[in-house]
Amino acid sequence: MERSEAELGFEEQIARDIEVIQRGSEELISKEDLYRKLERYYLQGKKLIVKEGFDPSAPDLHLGHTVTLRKLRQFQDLGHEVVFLIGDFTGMIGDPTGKKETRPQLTEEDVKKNAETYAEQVFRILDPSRTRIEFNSKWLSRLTLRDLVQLTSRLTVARILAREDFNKRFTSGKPIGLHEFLYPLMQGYDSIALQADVELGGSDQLFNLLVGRDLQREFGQEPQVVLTMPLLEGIDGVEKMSKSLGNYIGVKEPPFPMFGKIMSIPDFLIEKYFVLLTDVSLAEIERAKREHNAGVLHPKDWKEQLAFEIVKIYHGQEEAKKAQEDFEKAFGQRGIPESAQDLIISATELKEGKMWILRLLQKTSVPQSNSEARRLVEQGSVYLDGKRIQEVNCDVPLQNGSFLKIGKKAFFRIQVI
RNA sequence: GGGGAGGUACCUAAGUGGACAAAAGGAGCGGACUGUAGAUCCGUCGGCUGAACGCCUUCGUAGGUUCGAAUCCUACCCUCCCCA
Repeated sequence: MERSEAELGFEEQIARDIEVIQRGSEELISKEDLYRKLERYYLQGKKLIVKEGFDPSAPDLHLGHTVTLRKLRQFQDLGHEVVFLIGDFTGMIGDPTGKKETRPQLTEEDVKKNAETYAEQVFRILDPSRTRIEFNSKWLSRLTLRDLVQLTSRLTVARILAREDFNKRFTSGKPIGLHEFLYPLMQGYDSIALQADVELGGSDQLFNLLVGRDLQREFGQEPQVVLTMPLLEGIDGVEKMSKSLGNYIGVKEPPFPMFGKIMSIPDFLIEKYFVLLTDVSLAEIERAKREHNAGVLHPKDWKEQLAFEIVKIYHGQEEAKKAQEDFEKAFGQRGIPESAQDLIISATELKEGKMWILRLLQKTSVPQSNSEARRLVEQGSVYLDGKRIQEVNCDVPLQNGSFLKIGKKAFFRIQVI
């Protein structure tokens, strides 16, 4: 990212920066504002304050979160300061964005605990030396009712009801709590408190971000630049990636399952994932896409490249390579993956070296109940040492290194001790 | 505050005294086919018991009527709509 200032005119630098910032983005409001701010950075050395708020109710980061986090990182690499804002105060309300129902309110304690787990994860992506972590209770809890009334007068009911998610709930007769209307205002107030130059968010955040712009203007500040990123669909290819929908890929996941999950995304998402989640250049992505469309590059191979690139970011080149080889072994050759999870069975649990198949399945905690375990067996998804076990009433011999496969995705290597 | 409608499983939604663990669709899960993709087909889809059509829990909550309740009664909680 080092650039020789002497060689490039600052106009040219700004143009390049904007190009980086715009990669994969959805809306940039406005480019002119951004230009002006960057100009000030290069001429006067005033770093941009780039803000993104995070809801502390979901402390497990997944690739969906990383879309904007990576963008923040890009700002950092361009020299700017990032404020990672934990919405501990707003978290007690719950962002109504995109919600079909009122969210349960979190307790103060929940929020604090979640926020901590959050913070330790983001530095897989952000540069700690250019990151400031803030909690919005710092200023929001001090607002008086008078301040609140003043803030609420800036926004009309019609305008807030025009928002798609509220509108849907309203017209379909779903409840909307009055407090939920406050959310965009508080988020906007955050921008004032932080004097944000840029606020980032998913495209569903557009409304909230724009309110921030308005409020800043009202309070005599230069309005923030609003940058939205597309929402990332989860592995089902339909819904936004989220933990509660179970269609997510966590950044903390080990290489092999991470690789596997990426391989299971629908083909049409490959390009989007490349753009939003990897460092592969746009030119290269474009080229691969052409090859793919021409039928030269098989979608599976392309997707393997994708999986490799992403796993590399979180686990390094070596691990990524291993995961790929393992994947080939497990699915290409239907063999035993190296990274099968160890399942420890104590010898005392065995009767004459055998164990009831359902007990064994319970041990893996893959099935949620015994009935489910039974179903899995009856439906023929259980293999022990390559042999399908379809009889429920069956004791299976176990020894060190026995290999258990449940369904397509769960692999266990058994250790008897 | 007045009037009306309604709360059924993960979601949508049928069911108004027994045959209801509860129709149908979707999601999920599993199998076949594949590339752990998509499409398609089949199966499954509350739980417990080494499993029988046995038991337990579930139709907003708590009681009641009844041999028997998702269904009837009472109270309460919650939501939506109209009026004020």
